Amino acid sequence: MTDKLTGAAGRQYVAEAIRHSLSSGDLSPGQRLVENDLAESYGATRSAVREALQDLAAEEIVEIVPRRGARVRAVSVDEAIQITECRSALEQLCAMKAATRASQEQRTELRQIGAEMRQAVADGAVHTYSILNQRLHELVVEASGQEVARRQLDRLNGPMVRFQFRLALRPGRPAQSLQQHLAIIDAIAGGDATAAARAAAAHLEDVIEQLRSSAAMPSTPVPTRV
Amino acid sequence: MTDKLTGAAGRQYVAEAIRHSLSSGDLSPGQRLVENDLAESYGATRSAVREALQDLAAEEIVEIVPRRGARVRAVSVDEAIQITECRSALEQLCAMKAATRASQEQRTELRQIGAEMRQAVADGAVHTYSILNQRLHELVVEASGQEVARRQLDRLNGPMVRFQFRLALRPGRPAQSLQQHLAIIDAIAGGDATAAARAAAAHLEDVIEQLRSSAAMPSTPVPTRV
DNA sequence: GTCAACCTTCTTGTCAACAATCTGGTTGAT
DNA sequence: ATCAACCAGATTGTTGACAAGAAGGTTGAC
Repeated sequence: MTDKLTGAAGRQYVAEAIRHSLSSGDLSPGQRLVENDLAESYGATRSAVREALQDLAAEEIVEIVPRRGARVRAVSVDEAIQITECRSALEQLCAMKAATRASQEQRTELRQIGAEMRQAVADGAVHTYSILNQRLHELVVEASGQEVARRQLDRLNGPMVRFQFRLALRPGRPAQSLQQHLAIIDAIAGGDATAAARAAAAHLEDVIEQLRSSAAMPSTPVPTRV
Repeated sequence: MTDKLTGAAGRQYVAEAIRHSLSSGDLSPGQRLVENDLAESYGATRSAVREALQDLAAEEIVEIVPRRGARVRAVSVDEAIQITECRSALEQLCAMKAATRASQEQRTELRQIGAEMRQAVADGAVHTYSILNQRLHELVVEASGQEVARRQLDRLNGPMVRFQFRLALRPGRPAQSLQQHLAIIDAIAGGDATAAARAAAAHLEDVIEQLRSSAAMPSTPVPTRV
């Protein structure tokens, strides 16, 4: 058990560990990621760490500059907005396709999620709502059959963890987005493609609005060093 | 000069060389890429080749399966269509933004490209047209200021080289797409965002149509081995 | 003739030592 | 006090040898 994690296993493990440290706030943007340190603290070899960092760089979570090592990539509010704009474009596509292509089971599950979301908001269960939110977006993409879009969206979400974190905690946010989510669900489950696209667009337009207003009041003081 | 290409330099060089071999048809989908062979034929070290393959895998041009090596990824017509659908979503976004954000110089260059495209079609200059086409799409994205979308589009285009090749050579194709390109140019240069989005959507809808009909008659017999 | 177990060969994965480079601080001159 | 050159420590990059695993062919039993 004290064995060093080697290659393939270590690579995945280290990447996952770093992703987790990042989303839980243990790592801040701009922070250096020294290969030796990571290797030691995760009990992996340096090769494994190196490859994990390459993977994370491909996901744009980490930035590698030659001969100077890797650091956590800082995402500006402006970039977060651009990312959300792209998400909007792709999710509109998926919502549209899902409205025409979703199976009966998928439509049922959508409505089910809608009901549970309503309940979660009523109960003030923020975390539950967040999980349902994630499942909803996932299910829409799945029902659309757009494998390519799914990959693109995954890549877009990588660098956003930090922001999602900040937005979800705003008081009153779940109640606000609930209506939008229910609109998306209704449109897709009802098979109305254009309404689905419109609903998805409206939802993400609102997220962008939230991001804009968060530019003024950075709830988390971000210790970015150059 | 007979030195082996090492790391950073070799990595880029080898990746570029493979990309080129692929677009020129020297490599067919499904073909195995053996690290040693590549290293020898490009005069690079195996490490450099390995890293280059990782990069290409991130671009989804190549597929790496653990312990079995890398092979050229085969893109099905269905996937090509999905890719184009995503491109459509993102390019609509860019066209829209470009219509409102483009500088005066960019609008002028757009019109210039339009004029040259018209000329190229009149002259039957297929290759010139193809270059202009590329420059047009590039300029639209540039004018949109959507750096994130640009990266996404680059990634989408990676695996498409093979198909672009097949479609561009169809007789009458340039004349057909000319009108669509001119419509995009007019809308953006004229600052009409919704018209720009519509024009981009129409263009890519047509590309999808072309892909669909190419499913029936594969002009290039693709020697895919499992 | 067919099939399964084996064995050889080819290929990828791993590692640890070594080399090259960068960073930050120290020294000495002006 | 300021600045440049320099030096030491830290960190990344590279290499070649070795280990582990897969693919395909061969042998032998039935």
